Amino acid sequence: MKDVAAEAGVALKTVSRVVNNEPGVNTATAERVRAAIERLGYSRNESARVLRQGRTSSIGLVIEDVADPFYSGLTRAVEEVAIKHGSLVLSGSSGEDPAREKELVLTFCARRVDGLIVVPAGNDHSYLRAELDAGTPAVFVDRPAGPGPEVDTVLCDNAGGARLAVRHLLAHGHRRVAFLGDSPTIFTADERQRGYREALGDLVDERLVSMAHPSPERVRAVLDRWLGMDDPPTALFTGNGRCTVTALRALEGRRIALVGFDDFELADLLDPAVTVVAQDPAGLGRMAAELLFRRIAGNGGPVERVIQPVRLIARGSGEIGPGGG
Amino acid sequence: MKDVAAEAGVALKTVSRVVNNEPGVNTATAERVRAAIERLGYSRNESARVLRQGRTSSIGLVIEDVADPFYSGLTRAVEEVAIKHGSLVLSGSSGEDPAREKELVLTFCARRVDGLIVVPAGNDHSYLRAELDAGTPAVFVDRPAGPGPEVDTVLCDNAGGARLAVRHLLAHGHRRVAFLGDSPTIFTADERQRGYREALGDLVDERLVSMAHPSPERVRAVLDRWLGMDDPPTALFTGNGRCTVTALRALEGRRIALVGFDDFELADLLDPAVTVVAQDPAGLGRMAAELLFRRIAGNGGPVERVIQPVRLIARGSGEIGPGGG
DNA sequence: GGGGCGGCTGACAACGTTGTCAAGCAGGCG
DNA sequence: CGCCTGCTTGACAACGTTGTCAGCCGCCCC
Repeated sequence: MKDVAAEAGVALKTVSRVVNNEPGVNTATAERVRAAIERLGYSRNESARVLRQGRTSSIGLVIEDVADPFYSGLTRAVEEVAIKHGSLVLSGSSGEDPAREKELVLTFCARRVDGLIVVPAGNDHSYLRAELDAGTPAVFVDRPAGPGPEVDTVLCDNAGGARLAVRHLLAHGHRRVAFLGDSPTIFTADERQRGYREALGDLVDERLVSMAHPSPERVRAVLDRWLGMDDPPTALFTGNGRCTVTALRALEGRRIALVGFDDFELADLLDPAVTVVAQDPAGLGRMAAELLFRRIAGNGGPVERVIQPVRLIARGSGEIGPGGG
Repeated sequence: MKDVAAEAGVALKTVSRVVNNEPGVNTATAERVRAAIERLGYSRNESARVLRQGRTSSIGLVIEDVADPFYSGLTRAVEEVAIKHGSLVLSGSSGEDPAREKELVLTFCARRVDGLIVVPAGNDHSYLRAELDAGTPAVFVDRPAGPGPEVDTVLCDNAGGARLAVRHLLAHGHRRVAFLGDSPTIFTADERQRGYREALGDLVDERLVSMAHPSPERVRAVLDRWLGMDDPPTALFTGNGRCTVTALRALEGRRIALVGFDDFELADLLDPAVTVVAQDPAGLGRMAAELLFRRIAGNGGPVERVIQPVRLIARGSGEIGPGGG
């Protein structure tokens, strides 16, 4: 900028004014400055600007894994909203590791992001206290924060969706519905289990509830056990996209009613097409980002907790009867 | 940092030394400083550090769309490598819009990223010249840069993969193989078309080549036209994941041999399971990131162009004969 | 005792920008 | 003519950090 000023024969400050489109610069002068900028290929150093102004125009996004379509859809939506607000997105995948989550958040904070959107991996967010007090707003999405800090949260109706799924199966005549969920330490998995139990009531059979990380081996073993029982389940409710897909592979065509939580691409092309409870990852991301930018803009209202609705999409697999027909 | 210095009763510079683990600080002093840091909840302002040192420890990643599994896989791999090098990733989706690509790149440059990884949307990258000259290295991935700047590039073997696919179909007795590709302005689409033509030679029938953005309507129309011909194609080669999936939907179960470029989740569960030419998005991302960090570290060797191999995965749809059997 | 050396500490400038304040200048008006 | 006003411009400090250099102190060796 110094060089530009020299080139154009004006003061530093005048260049600054031109670069920032501040009013009160003579048109001819501004033109001369712009020409100099062009000639020298100058571009403003954002770090210095940030240092001076304290605003980075960037937000941090911590998710579980960008490569998971659920989170990549969410990420894209956050990006869109950020662009609209002139912000950039710094993102990182925690891989379900609380230590890595914390590390990412603190790294983002050291870079003075204007705000944070976090899909928490861990359950202890006391480390956020200092940052929140320092005025960096945060929004939690998909899962709530651990006890302690009060922050805005955007969730989907996990328990309600699970009830929807199970009631759908009950309505089709099933009485023995198994639940294959992810590890119960994950909030969403636990909530869906809760909804499952609520809807099923007395019909719950503990032998038909399995919750752990859905590795292909484990899922295969569980399904084999269930289907080999004297009174096998006639329907299956899978607790997330990964569980659903892994179960479909492990079933190897064995015909059983199935409803999965989370929609996924090609669910409609499988045979039978897969009935799902669909949530809207982009909607979650959009909502979280909009909440965050409202906070950044200075909205000091009470902490918000948004629950997004889910909907059941009947495609075939959930409409199979207990007899397999 | 000033406050910490006051709290600990030392000079600013000493705090800086402690924060950076520089040698030559008395253990007792360092401990006092660390205690003060803890008490005040201090965290270093990275912007100031960047301003002083010129290194941001962050790289910029411009892709087409994070929500596309191909690019999200690539993104995740870039992230992993960046972490290993202590860097953060700033990312943005261009949405196949050259103007947006340029905007993202220039925004990243203004933030003084240490380097860039770009999946180009446009064909004119003259705007990069200034940044490259200024010493910001760039690596292009998936598609090469437009004429002008010489930059490292990581591609997959598009034409070779297409030849592989077509030869596979020829080997199964097909003589009329149609090509459904994305817009020929997209480098990868054009290369795959080239491979298709090379492998098919005299058997190419221009009526069986269709290239444009694969909207469901268009794909449906094209397929209806082809399958209604007097001498319809007996096999279909689709030019990318989006084309394959859209074609599968539009086929609505009509049985025809099919090989698709790009692997996709659940390809193995469809009926018939889909034969594909698979590339490795994570491998592309990893390679590009490693190349970039070598440049950032000062590698001044000649411009590199890496071509990654692809492989054919036979699953069923590509092994259907001309008669449909 | 004096000189030199090594370990530790601090003062100060600099990075590139922007906010504050004041100055220069022309024109209108009393 | 002198004053006021509004437009344009510039000088300077400040943001928080780090590199440079100098200073202080205690110790060893001649």
